[in-house]
Amino acid sequence: MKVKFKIWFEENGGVAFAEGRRILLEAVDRLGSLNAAAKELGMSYRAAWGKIKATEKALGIKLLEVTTGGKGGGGATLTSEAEELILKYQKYTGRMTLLIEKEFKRIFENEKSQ
Amino acid sequence: MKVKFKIWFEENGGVAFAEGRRILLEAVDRLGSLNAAAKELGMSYRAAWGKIKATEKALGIKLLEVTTGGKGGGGATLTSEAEELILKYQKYTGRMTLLIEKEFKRIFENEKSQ
DNA sequence: CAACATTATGTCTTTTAAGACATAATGCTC
DNA sequence: GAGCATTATGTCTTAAAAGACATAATGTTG
Repeated sequence: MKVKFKIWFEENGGVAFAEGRRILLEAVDRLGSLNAAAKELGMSYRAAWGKIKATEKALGIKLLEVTTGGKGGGGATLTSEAEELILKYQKYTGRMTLLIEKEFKRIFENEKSQ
Repeated sequence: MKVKFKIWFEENGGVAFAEGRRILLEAVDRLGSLNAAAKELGMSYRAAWGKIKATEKALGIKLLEVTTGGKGGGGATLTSEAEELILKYQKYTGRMTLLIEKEFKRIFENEKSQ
């Protein structure tokens, strides 16, 4: 038996942020373009863009600084709010992952200490 | 912003146990019948029975001791394995809930200590 | 000013999960 | 043995989520 979990943030009912969006933002940061990030992750541009917009709307912050036209057609970079969000999210979920798995072992796999 | 989470157990790919099944088992325990439990929870008997069977198959244990016929038509009670599972599950998820919410506040709502 | 690679967005389709419907089987009670 | 309230199970339908398709807009570069 294995434990699985999912942690996400909500703001007035809608999903605001979770793992998939973190991965997407990190790819944008690395590649400088939402289109390139979507390609790398094997998802459609439409889907990637939709997730970004949903988070921006839910949290009321801007995640991407975008340009269109010009050399390369344009691109996107993370705002400082996006960077801060990723950083905190990473720290938080990292710690939770450790705790969730440690306590699971303690209660479900170590018969003597339950 | 609020944190939400879901914790469940898996065994060879399939969902083995989670909150909905815990609630269902507790209702069976209280009411002495899977049918009555399903009614109380507003779900169809078919759905309730399917969840029980899925867990039994995934974990390889028997959850319900059932009888058919007789006065009242029959009924169901929890096996000791089911009772133990519920107990451990409660203990585990209770602790995790506290930690997940406490750490969330610490990192996302207390600006000075992040 | 045409080409280009991107962002932007509405809508349609597909996939998946959840639930509903229908029907059989059980076995005590009267 | 008819009635009853339950368990047992296959199949069909519906709802929700995810993804695909199509098309417009932008603005620099050559």
